[in-house]
Amino acid sequence: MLQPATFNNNLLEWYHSNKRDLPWRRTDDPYKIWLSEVMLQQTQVITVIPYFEKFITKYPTLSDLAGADEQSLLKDWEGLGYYNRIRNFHSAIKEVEENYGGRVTDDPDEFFKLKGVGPYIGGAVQSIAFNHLLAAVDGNVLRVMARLNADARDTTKASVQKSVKADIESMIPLEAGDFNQALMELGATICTPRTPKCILCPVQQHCEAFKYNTVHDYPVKKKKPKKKEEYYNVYFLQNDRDEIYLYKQEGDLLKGMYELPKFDVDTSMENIEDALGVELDHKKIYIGSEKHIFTHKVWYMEGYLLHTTSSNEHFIPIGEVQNVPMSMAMKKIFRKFIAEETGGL
DNA sequence: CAGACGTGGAT
DNA sequence: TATCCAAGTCT
Repeated sequence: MLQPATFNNNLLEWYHSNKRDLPWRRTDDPYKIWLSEVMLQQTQVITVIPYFEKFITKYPTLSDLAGADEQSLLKDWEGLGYYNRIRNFHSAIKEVEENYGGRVTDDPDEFFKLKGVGPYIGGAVQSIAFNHLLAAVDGNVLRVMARLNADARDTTKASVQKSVKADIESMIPLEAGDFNQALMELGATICTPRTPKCILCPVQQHCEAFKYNTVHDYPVKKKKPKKKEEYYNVYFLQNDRDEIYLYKQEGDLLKGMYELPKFDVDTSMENIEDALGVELDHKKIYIGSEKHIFTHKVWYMEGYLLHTTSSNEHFIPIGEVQNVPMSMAMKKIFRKFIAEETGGL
């Protein structure tokens, strides 16, 4: 087992002498710290920085974000992915504004009840902003701890993550926020997945895996299932007023984002007309194809241009498309349409 | 618990 | 090309 006192001192000393100047480390505002943690879920620091800067400029206080409308927030979040994060955060922030007087609670039990607050966010925010002695267990920490303890349990299991969280909380020092960040930073910069820099590791002497030269055996993770492939025809329905058909996605995937109408490749024109409530010239012009890879599925899209004389509430002027939130998947295929419009004359 | 949920980068 | 990974949470 680890010798907590020495380990903690070595880790914290390393952290303070190598501390990176990240934007969210310049504030003690719990709202901003919380926002940064939401953005950092499954997302690298380098990706988050510009989004974080944009958000704290546009929504400098909790009340500003509470008062924003969801569509604007989604537009600002566009490209960051996992869009439910901002919808859940907005919901939680509105709850704080209405039921907690706009102050982020420093009561962990209350905080954990808020939407989008799980074991990681709860521990991170409550330790960094309020110095509660709670762990913040992310992918970095799971990897670091698995190697330190030569722990061969499957780290993808929630039960194992819970156990690791408890282990850390049994040895966490009073500087809990710094300690959590130090553990994550160690994983992100030294104890990396592929070629860890053990030679530079401040806690090498405490590492069981290093001792037995088995660092590469950890962490143990269950393999991910293969992505499912989906094939769609994506349609640009353009009418005589230079409007195109666009609708707000209501399913779980990309909820709230706008989408061009897409159908399984074998869907008939008649069925498409019925589904969209439009009449179409049945002559379609091929625009191009795109592939988009999600975490769990792959879209293969074929884009077609179709003319229509119809118009309904789903048609918006082409020039206004840039104002609505759209997924990267749709933007990719949309660019081909724009290229056809401007370059094909 | 297993699967859903974005996007971009590294190997 | 295929796979993994990144400051995870929800259902």
